[in-house]
Parts: sequence; structure tokens; C-alpha cells
Amino acid sequence: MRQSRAFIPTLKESPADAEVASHRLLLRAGFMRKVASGIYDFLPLGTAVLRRIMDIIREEMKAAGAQEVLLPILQPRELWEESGRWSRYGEEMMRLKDRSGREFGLGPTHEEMITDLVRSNTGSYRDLPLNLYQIGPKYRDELRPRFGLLRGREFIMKDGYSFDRDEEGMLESYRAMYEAYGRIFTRCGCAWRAVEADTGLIGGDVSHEFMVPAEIGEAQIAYCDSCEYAANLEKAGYRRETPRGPRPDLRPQEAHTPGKRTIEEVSGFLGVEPRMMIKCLMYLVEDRPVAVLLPGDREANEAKLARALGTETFRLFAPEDWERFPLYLQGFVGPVGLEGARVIADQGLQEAADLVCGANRVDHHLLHVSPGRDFQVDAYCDLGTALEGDACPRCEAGRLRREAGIEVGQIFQLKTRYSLPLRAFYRDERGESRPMVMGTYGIGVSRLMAAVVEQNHDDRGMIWPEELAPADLHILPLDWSREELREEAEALYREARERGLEVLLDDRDERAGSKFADADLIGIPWRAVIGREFLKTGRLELQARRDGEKSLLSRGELLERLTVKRHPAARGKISAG
RNA sequence: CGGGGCGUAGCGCAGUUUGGUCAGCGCGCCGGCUUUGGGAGCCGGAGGUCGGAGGUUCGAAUCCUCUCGCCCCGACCA
Repeated sequence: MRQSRAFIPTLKESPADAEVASHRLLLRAGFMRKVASGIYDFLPLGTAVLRRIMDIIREEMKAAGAQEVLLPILQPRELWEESGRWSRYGEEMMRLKDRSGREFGLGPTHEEMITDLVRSNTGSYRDLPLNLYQIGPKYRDELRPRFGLLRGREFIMKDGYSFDRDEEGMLESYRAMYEAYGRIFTRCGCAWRAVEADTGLIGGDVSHEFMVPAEIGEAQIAYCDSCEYAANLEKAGYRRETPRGPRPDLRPQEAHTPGKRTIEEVSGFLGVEPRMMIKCLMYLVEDRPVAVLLPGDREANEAKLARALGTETFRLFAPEDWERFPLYLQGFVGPVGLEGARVIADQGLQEAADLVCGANRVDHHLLHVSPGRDFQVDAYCDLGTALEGDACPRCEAGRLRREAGIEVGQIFQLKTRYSLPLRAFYRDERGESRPMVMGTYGIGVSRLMAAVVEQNHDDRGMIWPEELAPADLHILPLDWSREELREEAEALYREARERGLEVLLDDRDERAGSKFADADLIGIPWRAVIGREFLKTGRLELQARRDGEKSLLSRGELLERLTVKRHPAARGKISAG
């Protein structure tokens, strides 16, 4: 590609509304442009990178036995009624009507569509297993699109679905996808981590997320510094230490705590460590009050709470709830003598003794309280959020660490979550009808592109990993008006392309500084500089974008070196478009 | 949806408090000359219904009302 004719509108200044590196650099380097909140055009360079990511995905999917399909974005309401998600998906689904009033949704995901396709075209155990995937745009009307490609309303996604005869088969499909995902993210130049993930109430019981560590990541993960354990914070377990005070023999005793409502205030006032207190949170669960108990130093984890309660319709008491239930005194609620509320407690309190909690009387707390003896608990569950430094739930020695990450993929063991309601059945060897056992596997393709930039940039621009770069070589003749330089650049351009390299030739009549600045911004991994050195010695300068390392080479040596570096499989078929 | 902020040329911004030489600056763009290893200099030029609608006024980018869009924080989130 000749840069003079390429559509690469770079910007010297950052657009004002770009906060994170990937967003800012992708705009500045002319890879994309914003159309509306959370909606972007991909320009030629951005498209080239997406194409390379998709090529990697296609190769790995093919190797893992999956077949590519392409399903409509426009999905009829009736299908979503069948799975119950037309109403459940809520405002996040973009909806529209055709001229005759028929309703459609723009696909946020394709479980219904794929299940419909498979159920009506497979009937026998001989048709299974089946693993289908597609790559295309998805639509989610996010409450708050942000960070450019990291949370958009229209984005490119690879979504895949496996259909097996039974659970063992599904586990096999799941494992194959897990491994393929690891290869994909590695080839994309990412440091990544697979973590155990929450499935919500929808997706069966086992799920993994693939996380790319990044400061600006919206997901929080916990991992063990000693073993392989890693989990989304919503799911992360930890080994509990039971808080037991020195006097479990004493009976509860009231203490005057004037105006002390928070754990911190009471702890300071009474000189008791937060972990020796009972945090009592009032939740409104399906319109009824529930008391949620935790050790005083723990935050409640609402994803875990949803699982424990078996519903997602709950909220922490709001001001109007405190008014509606005047029996409960904000700041002084406690489980002892609490009336009219279910009580669920974190497992960490199960064997605890001699703690401090609210007395259900204004300005008073209770000392020497022991669960079980002084109050009843309806259920003990895992409700707390893991903290940095907690003991690992899997191994003896490990401590948990926390990290922020960008979720670039997630895989689910769906089992029969969709095949039952959508009646995707097959006949087994004995002619009996059985539901297909499914898995679903997603990769945020456009988000992955942004995640790669978050991990691969410096203050001057992006630094593309070789497999994803929009080109393999960037040729910079520093003075286009000098014929010798021009001729050498043209020769290199021609010969590099003959060797199957994708090349960007900066044939613009620009000054050296501008060419360097744009080249740094765009981030093609290898740069051939043709300038002063060539005029003096006939050598070219090969520079690595990542570390700036330079070597002086003849044209032939330079070509040889790059041809060897080039990944043989992924190149050469990208130039269309 | 709650809180905060912002819409003025392709991009970045000043001007709005106090209505009247306020249609401006830098970058970019076009033309010319000089330059040419890290975003050059000089000269000349094009480009804006000041987000939109309505109102107040002799007069509105500026004041008022409504509206649309965008960003940040929060709530929420396969």
C-alpha cells in the first residue's frame, strides 16, 4: 500500500473524549472513527487488524473442528419469546419493527438463532456432535458505552455453539474450545489469564472468562500467587478464618454507642477490630426484607448473593425502605431478636463466637454475641468478596492477589438451558428423544483489538504484535524528492511484496519528522529507513518499533531477515480489502 | 436513571460571567517560494446556519425555555 494513496487520516492532537490509550491511539492513527456513542467506523488499517484477528480465529476454530456459518443480525421476536429472553433481555436489546409491524431484535447474541437452525436440521445422534461459529456484528444497547471499542453498542464478536449428545461430549467440546482460545490469545500477542467465572442465573454452572490484564479493565479478578487458581471476583472464593473472641462464655451485653452507626465508627469507639464485628445489611428481596450477615471487614458480593437467593431482583435497603420498615434501625440493626426478616450469613460466621453487632435499639450495640446460640441463621452461604491477601481456597500456602482485566472471551457450559425450552432434541441409538447438550463460546473481536493496544503501546503510539500488524514492513524514504532514495524504496517495496510481505510505503512528500511520528503512531513492527545512511553507504536501516533496535543492512539482507521472521501461515492472503 | 461537564471550521480550543469590531487562535487543508534524520519557515488562500427549535431584545455564540447529541462518575451488565 502506498501511503500517499492510502486512507490513513492521522491526527496530531488527541480527540478530547478519548480517555484510554487504545481509544486515543486507534483514533489518532486513523484506524477508526466515531459515528455515535459506542459506534465506530473501521478504516483500512483497523479493518486490516480485525481481519488478521479473524484469520487467526478461523484457523484455530477450523483446527478445533468448528464450522463457520453466518446468521442474521435481525432476529424475529417469536424466537426470543420461546427462550423467554424477549422480556428478560430488557432494554439492552435494540428492537425495531418492519413496515407491517412485525417485531425484531438486533442480535446481542445468537443462542436462539443457532438452536433454531440446528433443531430443525438435525434429528439423529449421528448428526452430533456439531460445533458452529460465526464472526459478525452484535448489538447491545449498553447503559453506558465507554472506552472506545472496549464497551461499544455495536461490536464485532465471534460466537460459537456446540451441540453434543451428552455431558461427556459437551465437556470434550468445551475443553477443545478452552484450548483453542488460549492459542488464539497467545497468537494475538496478549498476556492472558483464564479465570473461573460467574454464569449469572442463565448459563449453567461452569464458565471461564479469558482476561487480558490491564489497569483500565472493568473486570476484577483474584488469583493465587502459588497455585493455578484464578477467578472473577464475582465468583472468587477464599479460605475463611473464623473470628472468635476471647470470651465466648459471656452472654450478650448492651453497650452504649451514641451516634455510632458504621463498622468503622463502632469499631473505633469500642476498640474492637472490624473482623470481630457482624455486619448486618438489610436487603429488599422480591419485596421482602432479608438480613445479610458478614464479618465486619468483608464487603458483600452481590453476584454471590444472587446465587444464594436464587433471584436477581433485590437491592440494598434504600432510604424509602428504611422508612417502610421502621422496625429496622439503620446503623443499629443486628440479628439478635430481629423480627420479620430472613437471615442469611456468610460461612465465615458459622463457627464464630464473641462478636459485636447492632442491638436493634438506637445508640446501642451488643457485645459477646455468638451465632447459633444468640440468634438463628436460615442459611450459611458464600457471600463475601475476596480481598487481597486472603488465603487461597484451593491450596495451602497461597495468598490471593487482585488484578484488573479486560474480558476478551467467555465460554459456558450451557447444558440444556436452550435445548429444552427451544426443543432441540435428537434421537439416540435406541430411538429415544433426548435434549442436545450445549456449550457457548464468545470472543469480543473488536474489544480484543483494543485490549491488544492497551498491552502494546508507548507514549508515541501503538506497537503491533507481528501476527496482528496491519502490515509487516513500513518503508520510510526520508526525502521523496531524492531520486536515489525513491528508487531504492520502490525496489524494496516491490521485492518485499514479491516475498509475500504486506508493506506500507511512505511515498508522501513529507518531512522526516512527520514520517517518523506517523510511523510510531501506526506501530508497524518493522521499519526500513532509507536516508542519509543509504546515500553514504548504500545500506538501509531496519528498525524495530518495539525497542527501537537498529541494524544496517543491504536490501537483500533486510528482506531475508524479515522473510524468516514472518509467520508463514497467517500471511499473504490478507491483501484483498 | 441520578450526579457532574461539554457542544463555536476536519482536530484541539478561546470568546458566554458583563448582549453591540466576536466569527477568532493553533494544528490540519489548498497554492507559491525556501527547507528536508524526529510533527519546518515565510507569503497568500479556502473553510463556520456558534448542536437544533422557539422566545426576550433595536441587536443574541452570549440571556430565557424546550430539545438533540457527546463525555466523565455512579447505578447496571452475555
